[in-house]
Amino acid sequence: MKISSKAHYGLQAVFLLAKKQGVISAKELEREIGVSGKYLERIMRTLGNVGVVKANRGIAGGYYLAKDAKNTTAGEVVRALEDELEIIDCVKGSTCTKCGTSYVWKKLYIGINQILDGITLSDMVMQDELASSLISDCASCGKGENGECHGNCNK
Amino acid sequence: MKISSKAHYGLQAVFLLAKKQGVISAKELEREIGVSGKYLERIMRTLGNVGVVKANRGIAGGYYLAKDAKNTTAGEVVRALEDELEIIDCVKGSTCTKCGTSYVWKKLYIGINQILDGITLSDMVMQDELASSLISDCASCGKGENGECHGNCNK
DNA sequence: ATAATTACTACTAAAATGGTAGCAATTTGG
DNA sequence: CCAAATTGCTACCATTTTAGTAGTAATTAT
Repeated sequence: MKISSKAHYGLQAVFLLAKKQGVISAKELEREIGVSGKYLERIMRTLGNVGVVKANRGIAGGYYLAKDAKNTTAGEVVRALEDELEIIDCVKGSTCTKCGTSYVWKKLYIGINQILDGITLSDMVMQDELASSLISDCASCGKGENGECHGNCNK
Repeated sequence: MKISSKAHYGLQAVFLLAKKQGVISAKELEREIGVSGKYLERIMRTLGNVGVVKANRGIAGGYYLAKDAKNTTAGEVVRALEDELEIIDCVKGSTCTKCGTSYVWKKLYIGINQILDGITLSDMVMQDELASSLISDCASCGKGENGECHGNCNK
């Protein structure tokens, strides 16, 4: 029950695309995200196949959002990159009801998708701006407000 | 983003305990669930360590619910067996807010726990009885009502 | 005593994850 | 036209995780 690095990096990448509202190359993504551009390329290609991003080749090429950030959800991104968001075989196709647990997995599966489909890239950008605005000077880590760190400090 | 077999088997086991309202040995669980009793032993031990089940040793020994089925949730079981229900490091301890995606993971993490904590073993038993009562004679698979299969038939 | 059961630890095969490497195709700019 | 920069695609590989097995010790009912 872990999020894969592919989904994590992929969501980070489309977040950056939504924030910049422009084209970003794999090389730039590598700098921003801190992971191999080759790996990001493959991730972006997967996102291209499901219609989340588009790409331009050649010099000055790169990736950009295929749709408006308001119309792209975290669900689309995560489902494309997380090989099994159908958390368990029971909920694939017609639900298996043999063992008494399918009720739980079905509810969980539906809930997860609802949550992810309820968050757009615009929401993410807004939340990020909100979080940044709250962070100023934490006593122990240099961030936060009124001496209280709002998340980045692990002390 | 898959449910582990440990969580699946464990939830199935406590479901059986809740249904029977009594003691079940690993050997019996092996027959019911169809997986090695030795493996189930270890799963049940983990559930014992978190206070979900108790065990009696010796002849006629076995496992039983430590609390009433109404007071035991799927969340307790799954959290104990799913090594990382904290789906991603970002949401561990103080949330990391560096990359813009933490908003999504945090919401997802909270949502997953809410769903699982909202389902008790009693709920599962009730749902199972409900599902069974609907199943009668499906034309293609021998189950279901009015010739319509309610889940078990894959045709 | 003995048989049946759980408790605990160590080990292992198979699958999934997280990448890397290399070449082909495309595009821009000179 | 040519060179440089970029994505598209495929094959491969090391590490980690998962799913389970095996064996021994401790406990308990009869």
